[in-house]
This record gives sequence, C-alpha cells and structure tokens, in this order.
Amino acid sequence: MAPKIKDVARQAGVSVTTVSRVLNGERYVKDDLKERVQRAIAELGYTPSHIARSLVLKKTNLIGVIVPDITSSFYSTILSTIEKTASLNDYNLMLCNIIEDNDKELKYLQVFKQMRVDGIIIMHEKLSDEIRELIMSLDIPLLFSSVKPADQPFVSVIIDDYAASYDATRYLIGLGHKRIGFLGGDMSDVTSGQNRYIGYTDALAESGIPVAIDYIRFGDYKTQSGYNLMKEILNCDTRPTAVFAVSDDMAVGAMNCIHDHGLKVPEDLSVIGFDGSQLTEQVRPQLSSMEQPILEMGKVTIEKLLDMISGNEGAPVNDVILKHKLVVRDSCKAYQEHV
Amino acid sequence: MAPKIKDVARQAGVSVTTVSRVLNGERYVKDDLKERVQRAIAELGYTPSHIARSLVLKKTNLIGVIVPDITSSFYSTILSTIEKTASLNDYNLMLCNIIEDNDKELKYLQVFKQMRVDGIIIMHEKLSDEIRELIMSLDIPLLFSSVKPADQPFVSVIIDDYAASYDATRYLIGLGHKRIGFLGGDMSDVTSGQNRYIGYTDALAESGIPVAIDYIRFGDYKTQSGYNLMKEILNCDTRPTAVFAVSDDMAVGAMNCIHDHGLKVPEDLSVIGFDGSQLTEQVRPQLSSMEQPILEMGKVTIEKLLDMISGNEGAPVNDVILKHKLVVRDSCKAYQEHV
DNA sequence: TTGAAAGCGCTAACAA
DNA sequence: TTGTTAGCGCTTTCAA
Repeated sequence: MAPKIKDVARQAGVSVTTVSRVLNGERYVKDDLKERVQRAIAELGYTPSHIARSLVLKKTNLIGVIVPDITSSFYSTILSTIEKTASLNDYNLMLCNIIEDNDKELKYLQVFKQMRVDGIIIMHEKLSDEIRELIMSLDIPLLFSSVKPADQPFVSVIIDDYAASYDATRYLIGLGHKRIGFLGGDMSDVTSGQNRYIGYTDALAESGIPVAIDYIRFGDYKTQSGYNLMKEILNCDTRPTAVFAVSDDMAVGAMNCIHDHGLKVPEDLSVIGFDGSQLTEQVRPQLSSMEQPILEMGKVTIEKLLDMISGNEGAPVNDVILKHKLVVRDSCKAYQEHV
Repeated sequence: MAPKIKDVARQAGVSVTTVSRVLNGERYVKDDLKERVQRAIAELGYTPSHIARSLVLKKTNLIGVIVPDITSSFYSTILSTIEKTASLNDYNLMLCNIIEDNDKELKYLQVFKQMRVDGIIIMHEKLSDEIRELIMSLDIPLLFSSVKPADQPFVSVIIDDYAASYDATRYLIGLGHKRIGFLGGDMSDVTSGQNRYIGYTDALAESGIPVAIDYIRFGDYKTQSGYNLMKEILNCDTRPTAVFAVSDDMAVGAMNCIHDHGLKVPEDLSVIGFDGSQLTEQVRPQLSSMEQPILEMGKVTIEKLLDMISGNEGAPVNDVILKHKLVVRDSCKAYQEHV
C-alpha cells in the first residue's frame, strides 16, 4: 500500500496539516519542520494522491479531448500541440478517438462528466441531438477546435473555411484553369463540408465559370475516398485540368489515382489540398495546400480553454478565427490551352 | 453544483446506501425503491463522481500511455487500437507524448503515480536511470509495447526485430541485390536500433556479401532523416541497388530523395520499409514493407495489461512475440546486371 | 431488504 | 507557526 500523508506526518513527527503545507509550498512552516517533512517524504517515497486532492479541490487538471481519428495526420498534429501546451500548464489529456461512432462519443462525454474533467475539447461537428443536449447540460468549459457545429452557442477555434476554400479555388482560376474538379467532404458538416463547398462554387461563379456537377464529388476526407472519387471524375468525357480536394489526405488519394491512370501531376492535372498536414511534403510531387495553422490552432485551443477554466478575462466569448495560408509546392501548374 | 448521492437519496426518500446499491446494480433492493431512486437520478441529472468512487475503490480505470510521437503514422495507428480496446473495456487513456524529452517523461510518470493509474504502457525504450528507477518502484502494472528496453525485467509486446530485419534483407538478396544500403535507427535503441542492424548485417554475412560502411547510415526514423541519409548514400561512387530503411517514414524520405535526384524507384533503386504504416499505400510507388502487426499489437498490449491489472492468469510473465510479415508492393525489383 | 456510520487520502477552516 | 477536525462524494461493513 502506497504511503499516505498520515504516514509522512508520523514519520516526520508533525501533523498532516504541516505535511500538506510543505506539499503545497505554503509559507508558515519553519525550516526545520519543512526539512523533516521532506526527508520523510523521500524516505517513504511518498506521492500525494491526485484523486483525494481532486475530491476536495474540485479540480482534476484533466481535459477530455474528442478526436474523430488520431490516425489522420491533421488530427494527430493538432493533438500533439494540444498535448504539449496542456502539459506545460500541468493539465493532462484524456483521449477519446471516435470513429463516426455516436454511441462511443456519448459514452465518453458521460465519462468526462463522471471524471469531472476541468474542460473539454471537441474536434468534430456532427452532434447528435442526444450529444448536443448532454453537452448543453454539462456546465464544463468546452471548446470546439477546427470545426464549428451549426447554430450552437459554443465557441470554436477555427479558420474561415469559406474564405480559405474560396482562395484556393481562386488560385487555380488564376492559374488559368476553368475545368476545376472538387473533392468535397461531408455536406452535413458545416465547417469542412458546406463552407468549403460554397467557397468553391462562389469563386467559380464570380469568374463566370459554370459549376459542373460531373467534376464534383463528396467523400470522407480520407485518402481512399479521394482515390475513389478521382477515379469517377477521370471517367468524365473531358476531364478537369485541376482538382481541389478539401483535405490533404483526399488530395493525395487523388494524386495516386491520377498516377495510377498513367497521368501526371501537375502536367496533366493540377491538384491542391487543404489542411497543411505533413503529408504534403511526404509525397511527390509535393502537394500545394491551403493550410490551416495547425500548430497555432492547437496552442490557441488549449490556451483559450484554460482561460475559460480559470475564468480569466481572456476567455473567448466568440469564435477565434485564425488565418489560413496558401502554400505553393509542386502540384499545380498554369494551364495552357494547347500543350 | 452537481448533485451528489445525498441529494438523490433525499429526493427519493431513501438512504445513500440504497442509492449506491441501485447505482452498482446490486440485488437486495425492492423494485419500488429502485424505481424511486432511478426517477430521482433522472430528475436531478445525477452522475456519480468517478473521483470519489476511485478514492474508495482504489481503482481509477485510467491507463497512462507514453508515446514517443503521436504524429508518426506507426504510433498513431497503434494508439488508436489501444484506445479502442481500452474503451471497450471501460478504461480511459491518459495521453503522454514525449518527444525525446526525458524530463517530460519523468514528470508524466510521476503524474501517473499521483493519479493512481491502473496501468501504464510505454512505447519507447530509451530509459534514463532516473526513469528506470521510478518505474521499478512504481508497483503499477506496466507493459512495453513495440519496444524492449535492454536488461530490464519488464514485459514487452513486440515482434522479433532481428528476424524481421534479417528477413527483409534476405528478400532483397533474393531479388539479386548485392549492394544493399541500410538506413538504420538509433543504435542506443536495442529493439529498433541494434537488433534491426544486426539482422541486416547477419543476412549479408550469411550470403557472403561484405558489409559496406558507405551504404550504412543511422537516423531517427523520420521522413526527413531518411531523406538526408539517402542523400549521403547517393553520393557514393557506386550507389547501392537497393535500400532497406528501418521505418516506413525513413523509406519514404529515401524514395523522395531518390526521386528528387532524378532516379526512379524501383527501376534504379529498390526500397523496402519497415512497420507497415498506412504511408506505404499513400505513396507512389507503393512501398514494400516488413510489417509489424500494428493492429494486433495494440490490441494484445491492452489485453495483456488488463490481465495484469486484474491479476488474471492470462497475465504475461514473458515477452509476447508477434509475427512480422513481408508485404510486397511496388518499390522493389529484381536486380539485373546490365540493363 | 434497508440504513447508520466509518473511512478512502487529502485540504482548509478554525483554534491554539 | 502548528495542530485538530470537519468535510469532499462515494462504498461498505455492520446492525437492525
């Protein structure tokens, strides 16, 4: 049985209060007592129970994080920043990976409630009614990161997905492309589904380019999905000269599909991705991408959450909008009519 | 303030004991009382405090996991399986990402101790003396996954890295290659550094192929490292005809470097990786790899740990060795003298 | 079948 | 400056 504060007190010949005091670095402890306590702690190999402490302090230093898929390079990167910043502030992460599994998410949220976590970060936006209700009733500081569920009074740390998508499309148009394919996400996602789609269509419309249904497909942000959708698009009579995918994973899937069809990126087809995950530099040609400031996003997310937890004035009342950035690599090329 | 068991008891007009009983599904509660309690729980939106429960039960259902880098496709995949299996068994994960940061690891281990986690999983093997000592004194079930620290009385879930590396090298030799480069890991890692290196050299030696220092480099398992090392190797007078990298990330870095030098995989140079991460299928040509059974490894890890926690007879006393498997894709090709 | 009360390991009034 | 003691919210003897 691990030694408890009482054991330390006995060993040091003081009261538990005194031990508690030196543990918590309070003043009002004479040096010699403090030393005796510290020696006792060392001798016993005592470590205070965070559990007991949490119970009385009503503070767990735990943050629950719900991620759609840690296997994705985007989420694992943002998660690693979150972890880093949390750890720096003495908070610990409880990891929940939900793979489109509403029941699992609900269960985890309940666990978070039971655990009395100090804060919650959610990185997906498809909230079931049950989950939304639970969340609303939770009374635990909560932040959405990289997504924004529709019509909810929650705060998000996010980019302007519409503008980012608009800008990405404009980039391709600026390169002279007119037949621009679109590999979209889930249209029931507002942030990464609808907004990115509308950004794309608006940019086209503004340049007087008709939206061609044949060039538009929707998937699940993953590589395989990008591959499959691209395959369908390549079967069109006149294939597009450029493709915009709303995730880097999808873009890579598309590039692979193009490659497997004996075509070349960017000579035959330009491809641009979205996110700015490390995959962009791991593939050849390197993938141009409309990048989210992933590292900053993770950092800001946790910082804002901590502000909410401690009731700082820094606590956000509105969404925090971070800047997107086009990073040009090797996967796009100006379109020339007759090559 | 969240309602507590006492509130429920009052609302239902019973004692806290009775509430506790229905909470824990005990028998010896008459139906009508049970119903009253359940109604009270619903009305109050009561959720039992896991903290308080942990304190008396001395069980937190928490598992601490130490990962070197969740950003790596290998670790994020194994982590996602661990999370899945843990969740299925009502255990929650505390995530610790240590990036070659001994202090952070030590701190986390201490947090694990304070938190009274029920079990610990560690996925790296470079233990500092301080950490080793702490671990030994911990008295918490602990398992290493995918690595095995040298000379320690700890149990690992692991493949036979020596044999896997040997087999990978033999595969290249079987393809007719004689000048075989090696992109190794950290030689202070026994599992993935030394064992994989020795597997390589032994395979060469057995076929009478001299070990050529020029073709051998050591890095840190990451893409960038693979790229840089490959660059050095390509500068040799006669470059190798095949390269074996001890991680898929490194192999992809090597492929990229080869590509950037205007050479082709596998026509000019065969490349084989190690791990079986999803990157293998995201790159072109698809990467042949000596694969670890990542999914199974995660699953077995958590299952064995749970056995240790509950003192089952299934609890492992020795390392659990899983089978490696060569998966041939498109990055290797038989060597022909004059092409 | 139910309830009173002790105790899990700690902190924080309060008193000394 | 130090110690006594009453909780924190729950489970679990023990007795009724």
